[in-house]
Amino acid sequence: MSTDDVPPDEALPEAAPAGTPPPDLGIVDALAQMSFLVQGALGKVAADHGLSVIQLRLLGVLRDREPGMQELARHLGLDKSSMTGLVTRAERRDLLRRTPSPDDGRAVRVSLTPQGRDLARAAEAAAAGEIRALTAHLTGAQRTQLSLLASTLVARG
Amino acid sequence: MSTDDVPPDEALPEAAPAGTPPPDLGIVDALAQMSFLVQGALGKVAADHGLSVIQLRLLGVLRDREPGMQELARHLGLDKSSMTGLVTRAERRDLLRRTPSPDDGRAVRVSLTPQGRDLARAAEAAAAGEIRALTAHLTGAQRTQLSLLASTLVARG
DNA sequence: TATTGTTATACTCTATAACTATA
DNA sequence: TATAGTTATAGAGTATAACAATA
Repeated sequence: MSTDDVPPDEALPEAAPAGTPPPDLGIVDALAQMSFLVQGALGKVAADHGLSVIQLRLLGVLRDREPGMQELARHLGLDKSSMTGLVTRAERRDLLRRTPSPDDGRAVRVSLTPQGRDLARAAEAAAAGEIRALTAHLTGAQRTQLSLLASTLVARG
Repeated sequence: MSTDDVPPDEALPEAAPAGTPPPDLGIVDALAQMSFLVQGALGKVAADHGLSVIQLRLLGVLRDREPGMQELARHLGLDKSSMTGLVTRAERRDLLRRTPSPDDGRAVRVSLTPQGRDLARAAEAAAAGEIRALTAHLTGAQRTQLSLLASTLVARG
């Protein structure tokens, strides 16, 4: 497979006559390249909003939860010690806050500030726009199919 | 859309009775979550081989090219100054080498060492296996469809 | 002057190990 | 003892700005 390519400025293939199918990359390269494309879009959106992809995901997790550090780390696939810095940097920017847990003297609860919520909302809307733009050249039927297949794959279907 | 989730240890949905379709996440979340899934698989494979995802991509690019630093940076979407460190660290591990360009006294050509080539081959084979495993629960027809749709999307089709 | 590449610098992100405080 | 979280430390990855050497 190719872990390369999907460069930001790939030489575009010649505009194909309508109806000419693209080469099938095979499931491996197709998914790998698509993932780089999507991640690139997310990275661009995050940067436009002064965030990294991981910070964007962090805000996303917090939109409907007030988890502790450990739970947050589990959600993002990080070590708890990595969470400390991530949360501290976001807290320094008033995007979220730590509150002592009422139940457990050791624990904290992490929650969005209004600013963090606004930023999360804006960035996620922009991200949705970018991702939709990636599918702009698909027909409606293709988009529907892709959505369903990707959903199935994500659901471990 | 949700930039969260696809956690490494997501609570699995109940095993659906065969034939029950998964919920359609919509094109945005489906593609976002799929991209995290694929990137997670690539990250795991890279780590298993002592590499990061970007190093894996770097070796991938070099499998059929001997580019200069600038061209490499363009392919990976990085600044040329970022390439210096990336290439230096890989060179220190004997995965690649810099050779002075015969044509241009300012330029270098970056090429894989035999070890780098072996590692690239092994890691990419493993990555292909992991990605295929992600699609293990799709039917053959679904996999074929997904491959074609993703190829179309990647081709800006 | 423009281009190729490196260096200096600063920051984010990440993990491991050791620590504190609470349960 | 076990758990929640932080700190100390080290390293990778990234960008910007300034630089050297060559074209």
